[in-house]
Amino acid sequence: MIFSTSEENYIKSIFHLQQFAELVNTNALATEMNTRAASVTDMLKKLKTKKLVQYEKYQGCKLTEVGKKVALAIVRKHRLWELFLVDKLRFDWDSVHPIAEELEHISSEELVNKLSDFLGNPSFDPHGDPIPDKNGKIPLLNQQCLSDIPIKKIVTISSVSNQSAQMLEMLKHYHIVLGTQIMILKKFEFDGSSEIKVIKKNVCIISEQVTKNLFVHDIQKKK
Amino acid sequence: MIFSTSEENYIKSIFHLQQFAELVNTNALATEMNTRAASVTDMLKKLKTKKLVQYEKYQGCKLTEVGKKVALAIVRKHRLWELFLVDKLRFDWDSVHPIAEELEHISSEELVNKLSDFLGNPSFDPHGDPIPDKNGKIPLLNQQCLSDIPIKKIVTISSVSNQSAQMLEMLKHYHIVLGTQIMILKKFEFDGSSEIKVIKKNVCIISEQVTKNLFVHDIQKKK
DNA sequence: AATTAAATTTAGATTTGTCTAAATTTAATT
DNA sequence: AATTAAATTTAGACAAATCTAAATTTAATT
Ligand SMILES: [Mn+2]
Ligand SMILES: [Mn+2]
Ligand SMILES: [Mn+2]
Ligand SMILES: [Mn+2]
Repeated sequence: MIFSTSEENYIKSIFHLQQFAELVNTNALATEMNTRAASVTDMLKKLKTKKLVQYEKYQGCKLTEVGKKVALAIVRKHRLWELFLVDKLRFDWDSVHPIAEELEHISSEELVNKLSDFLGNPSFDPHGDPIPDKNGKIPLLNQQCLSDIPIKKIVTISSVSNQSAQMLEMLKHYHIVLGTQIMILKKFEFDGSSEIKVIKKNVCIISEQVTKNLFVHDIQKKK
Repeated sequence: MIFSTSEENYIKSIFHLQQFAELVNTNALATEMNTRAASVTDMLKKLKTKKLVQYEKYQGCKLTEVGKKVALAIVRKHRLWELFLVDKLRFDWDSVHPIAEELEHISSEELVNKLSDFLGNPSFDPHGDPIPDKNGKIPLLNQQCLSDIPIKKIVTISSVSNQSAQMLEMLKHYHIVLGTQIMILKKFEFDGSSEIKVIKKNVCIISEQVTKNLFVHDIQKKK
């Protein structure tokens, strides 16, 4: 089965929003897709006839098992291309998303698998997000939110949940990338900000907004 | 300026057909594009308003200077991606065309240039076709058609003008790839076929159809 | 020069994906 | 429970790209 770029983007967005709620409602999808609620309704009807989503009028939608498989295949492509762009073509990690947004719709299955081989069948993308394998299986990673880590413990940055260009730009300024080791020196109760030491680099203060969006794991865990 | 995939494919086809005639007529384009003459007419009107082609009713069309630039940029992308697929992802040279047909429409300029750097700014694609540079300049290559080469002279295969899957499959069977050195042993007047020696490999007989579609240069000329 | 054939264009439809404005349903509030 | 607000869907329109069938223009042939 072949899907249009638009259908694929909807499926991916629904998949993404399902992390936060069992049922995805029309307005949320419209916001995520940067379109209007009416357009979403039209598309949901189509995706329903193609058995990619369950959908009842006014009740929101969720992906079927088939829909989930399709979503995982697109996410796989997206993240493999992102890694290719960063590791091989030397793009910055904060500039690859929009390009991968196009590349993820190239259809050849053989291409994805050969790309994966070429990259050494990696498990994580440049933002620390897991790359589903050929069968849609996502590698587990037991990471914790930086805001839950006690002080004086050295941890490694493993992923960033807010991947806006603004966030990534700020992290770059602090010399924080995936794999960077840091230690929390002090937490300020007043505003929830933390003073951290970037190992071998600077000391700085980051806001609670930032610690809530950074995920870490214990040191010495291979990517 | 941004163009749709369809517009880009038309531009590329017109560029291709202009090699054979000053003016490209509607039916030829329809055949090349695998569509109907009526659709071509519609598109030509649009491309004209965008100043990519010169076009007068019933008179055929040709690319403007801007149109040519656009065409060369697409050809550049197509050939760079083809080389990437063969050299890096280890695709066979006879299977990359349809995939490059999709990849050539990815818009990022930075992507193309970084891809070119990654590949070592190559001048020829896996089929021996020249890759236009950033400015649309095409490297010259003084090659000759194999059918014009005298016997007993060692030459190197440099490009293949008929790139159908069937042709490429047959060449693979004869162990002929770009860079392969061959020598014509004998030409048969009866049907124009030639007996050739593939250096360090086999002796075989190839038809005139094949020799007319193979281009060669003198040995020891770097790719 | 008149006729026929071939090439090309127009007219009118269709599909996909989108939009605005209006109608409907569901949820929240008095 | 009635009213208001918010969310969602429908109706109707539009742009892009395509198609078929009919009309028109150009080229080829008698
Ligand atoms: Mn996308
Ligand atoms: Mn990512
Ligand atoms: Mn193409
Ligand atoms: Mn090629």
